[in-house]
Amino acid sequence: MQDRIIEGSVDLFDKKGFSKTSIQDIVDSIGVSKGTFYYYFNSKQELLRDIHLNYIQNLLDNQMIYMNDSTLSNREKLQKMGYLIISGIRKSGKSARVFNREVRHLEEEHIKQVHAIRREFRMNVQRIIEAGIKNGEFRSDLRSDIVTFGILGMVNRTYSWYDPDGEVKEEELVDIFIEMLVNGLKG
Amino acid sequence: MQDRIIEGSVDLFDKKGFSKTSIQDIVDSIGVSKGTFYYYFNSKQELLRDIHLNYIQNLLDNQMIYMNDSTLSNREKLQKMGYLIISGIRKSGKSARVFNREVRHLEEEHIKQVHAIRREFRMNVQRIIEAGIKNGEFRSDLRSDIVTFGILGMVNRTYSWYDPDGEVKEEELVDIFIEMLVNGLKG
Amino acid sequence: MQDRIIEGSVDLFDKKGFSKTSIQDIVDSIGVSKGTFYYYFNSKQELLRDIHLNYIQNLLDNQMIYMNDSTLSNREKLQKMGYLIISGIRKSGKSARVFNREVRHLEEEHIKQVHAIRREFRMNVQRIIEAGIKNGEFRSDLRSDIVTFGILGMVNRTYSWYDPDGEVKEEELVDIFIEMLVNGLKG
Amino acid sequence: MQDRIIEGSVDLFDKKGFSKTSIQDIVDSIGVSKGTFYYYFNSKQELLRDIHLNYIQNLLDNQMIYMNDSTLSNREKLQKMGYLIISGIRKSGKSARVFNREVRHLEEEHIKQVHAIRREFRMNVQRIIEAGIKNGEFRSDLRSDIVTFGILGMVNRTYSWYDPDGEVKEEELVDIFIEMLVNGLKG
DNA sequence: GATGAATGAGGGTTCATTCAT
DNA sequence: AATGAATGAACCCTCATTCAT
Repeated sequence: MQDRIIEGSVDLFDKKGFSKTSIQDIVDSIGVSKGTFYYYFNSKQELLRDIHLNYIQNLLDNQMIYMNDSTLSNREKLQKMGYLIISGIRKSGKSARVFNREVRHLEEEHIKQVHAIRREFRMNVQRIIEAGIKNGEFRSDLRSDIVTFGILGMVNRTYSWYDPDGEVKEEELVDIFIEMLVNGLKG
Repeated sequence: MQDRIIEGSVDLFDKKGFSKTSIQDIVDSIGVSKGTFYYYFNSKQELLRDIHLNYIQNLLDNQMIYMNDSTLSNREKLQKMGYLIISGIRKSGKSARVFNREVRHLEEEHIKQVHAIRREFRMNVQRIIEAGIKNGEFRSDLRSDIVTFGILGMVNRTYSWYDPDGEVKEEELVDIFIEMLVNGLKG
Repeated sequence: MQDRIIEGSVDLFDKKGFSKTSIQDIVDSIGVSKGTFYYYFNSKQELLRDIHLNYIQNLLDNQMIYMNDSTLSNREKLQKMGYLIISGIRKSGKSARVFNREVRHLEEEHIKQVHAIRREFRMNVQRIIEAGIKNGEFRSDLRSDIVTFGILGMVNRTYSWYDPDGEVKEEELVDIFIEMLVNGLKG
Repeated sequence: MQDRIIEGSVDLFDKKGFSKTSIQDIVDSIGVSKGTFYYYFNSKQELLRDIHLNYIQNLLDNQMIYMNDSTLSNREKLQKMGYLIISGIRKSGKSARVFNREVRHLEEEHIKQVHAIRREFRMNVQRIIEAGIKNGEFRSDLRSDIVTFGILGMVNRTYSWYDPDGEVKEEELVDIFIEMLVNGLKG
C-alpha cells in the first residue's frame, strides 16, 4: 500500500506539483480513503521525504557500482555516471523531476539530509575528475570542483527537456556530452 | 508601488517559494494593506507573470547586444553569453532563481509565453554554435541542438549553487566553463 | 451627474442584481471615478433608497390623477391603475424590476419608508374596490382587502414575464385582466 | 447533516437574503464548522440549487396528483392548485420565499433548469384553463396564456404578504380568489 | 487495516468606503 | 467638482490533519 501511495503521488506531483496536489487527489487516484493515507504516512511532508530518500539512495547505490570498478578509465566512469542519470529518465523520470523540483518543499531538516546525499554524489564525481587529473587523463589547470558542477549541471538539466523516445537515444546523448567535455568543441 | 510589491515578493518567493508565500506575507513585508496589492495586481498569478516577463525580456534584450556584434568570434560570443547569465546572479539572482523555479506555477497561457521567449534565447545560442561550425571554429560532428542544451544546462544550473561572493569570481567561472567546453578536459 | 449615476446603476442592478453590482461597475459604466460617486451619494444604500423613492413617488403621483377623476367608473379606475403599472414596464421596466426585486437590500428604516408608500398605493386601490361595492358596481360578498391583494399580485407579477414588444400589447393585456376580474372566467 | 444545513440556511436566506448570508452564518446557526459545510456541498451555489430543486420538484409532484384526477371539474382543479401553493406557505413558506426571491442568484445553467420546471407547472395550469374552455366551463374569448399568468401571479404573490396565522384561513383565501376569478367581481 | 465525517486555520480575492490632493 | 490610491473587514473556499468507529 505504501508503494501504491508513493507511485500515485509521484505521478501527481510530477503532473501538478507538490503544493497543488492534495491528499484527496492522491487517495482518489488510487481508490482509497484519506484515513488510509494517514495510516501509512504521518504527513504529506513525510511522503515527500520518503520519495526523495528512495530516489537518491537508489542513485547513490548505482553510482557505487561504477566507482569501484578498477577496469574503467576515468572518462569511462564519467560516461557511466552520465548514462546512469540520463537512462534513469525513462524508468523514473517522474521521480527524478519531482526530486529536482520539489526539494524546496521539504522541511529544513529533511532538506539537509537530502543535500548531504546529493553532495556525496557530487563528491564522487569530483573524485573521478581528480583521479583523471592525477593519472594524466585530464588536464590539471581547471578547478575540479567547478568542472564537476559544470558537468552535473549539464547532465541534470536533461530532465527538463530530454524526451527518451525522441530521435536522440540515451547513449548518443551521453556520447555527445562526454565527447564535448573531454575533447572540446574546437574544430 | 508596483515596483515595491515586485521587489518584496521576489524576495519572499526566493526565500520561501511561490506557493508558501501568501499575499499577506508580501504586503506585510512592505508595510501596506492587502487591498493595495489588489489595486496594482489582479491576482497572485499576474504578479508572477510580470516577474517572469520582466526578467526574461531583460535577458533577451542583453543577448541581442552581443548577437549582432560582428567583431566577436563565436567563442567570444559564447563567453559573453555565459557571463551575461552568471553575472546576472549578483544583480538579480533572486529573480533568476524565482524564474527558474516557479515557472510551473504560471497558468498554461503564460507558461507558453515564457517558453517561447526561452526558446528564442536558446535558439540564439544554437545559432552561435552553428556559425562556429560553419567558419571552422567548432567541430562539425556533434549535434548543435544537443550541444546547446548542454551548455545552457551547465550555465543555468549555477543559480542553484554559485555564490558570487565566494572565492571564485564570475569571470573565472565563465572562463573555466568556456575553456572546458571549447578545448576539452583531456590532459 | 446624480441622474447619470442613477441611470447607470439601475441598468446594472437590473442586469446583475444589487449585491453583484459593485461601485466600480457603476462608475466604470458611466466613465467617472469612484470618488465622484461618493461625492454625490453617501453610500450604496443611499443610492438604492433614492432609486426606490424616485420610482414609487412617481407611481403614487400618477395614481392620484385617476383617483380623483369623478368622471370614471370604478371599473375604469381599476383599468387605469392596471395600465399605469403595465405601461410603466416599457418606460421604466428596469426601475420597476429593481424596485420589485431589491427592496430587501434596503436598510430597515428605508424599507419601512418604502413599505409605507406601497401600502398607500394599495389602500388607494382598495378604496376603489370599496367604492365600487358601495355603488353596486362590485359584489359585496368578497373581502375587499383580499381582492385588492389579488389584483395587485396579478398586475405586479407582469414585470417578471411580460414583454411589451411581444405579440400582446399593453392595452390588450390590461383588458384581459380587467375583464376576467370583473366578469369572471365562467362560460 | 445535509438536511440540517439546508434547514438552517433556508431560515437564514429567508431572514437575511442569500447574498447577505455567509457560510459562517449558516454553520454557526447549526453549530458545526465551515469545513463540514464544504464536506457536504461543493459551493454556496450548489446549496441554493439543491434548495430550489427540492422545492419545485415537490410542488410539481403534488400538482400531478390533481391533474390526473378525472372526478374534478376544472374549477375544482384550479381551486386545488391554488390551495396547494397557498397551504404550502405554512409548511414551507421559508423555502417558498427563498425560491421566489433568490432565483437570480443561481448560475445560468441552474436558472434554466429551474425555469424549465416552472414552465412545466405553468403549462399544466394553462391546460386546465383550456380544458375548461373546451367543455364550456370557461369562456373562450380570453387568451388562455395570459389568463394563466394572471392567476399564477395572483396566487404566487401571497408569499409576500399572507400570514397563515392571521384572521383569514387558507381555505377562505383560496375561495375568494377562485370565486373572483370564475364569477367575477361585478355586482 | 481502513474509513470518512468533522475540524479550523489560513489562503486568495472583493469591495464599500475614506481622504489627501 | 473630481480623482484614485489606500484601506481593512469580510467573504468563499481549500486542505492537511484528527479520530471515533
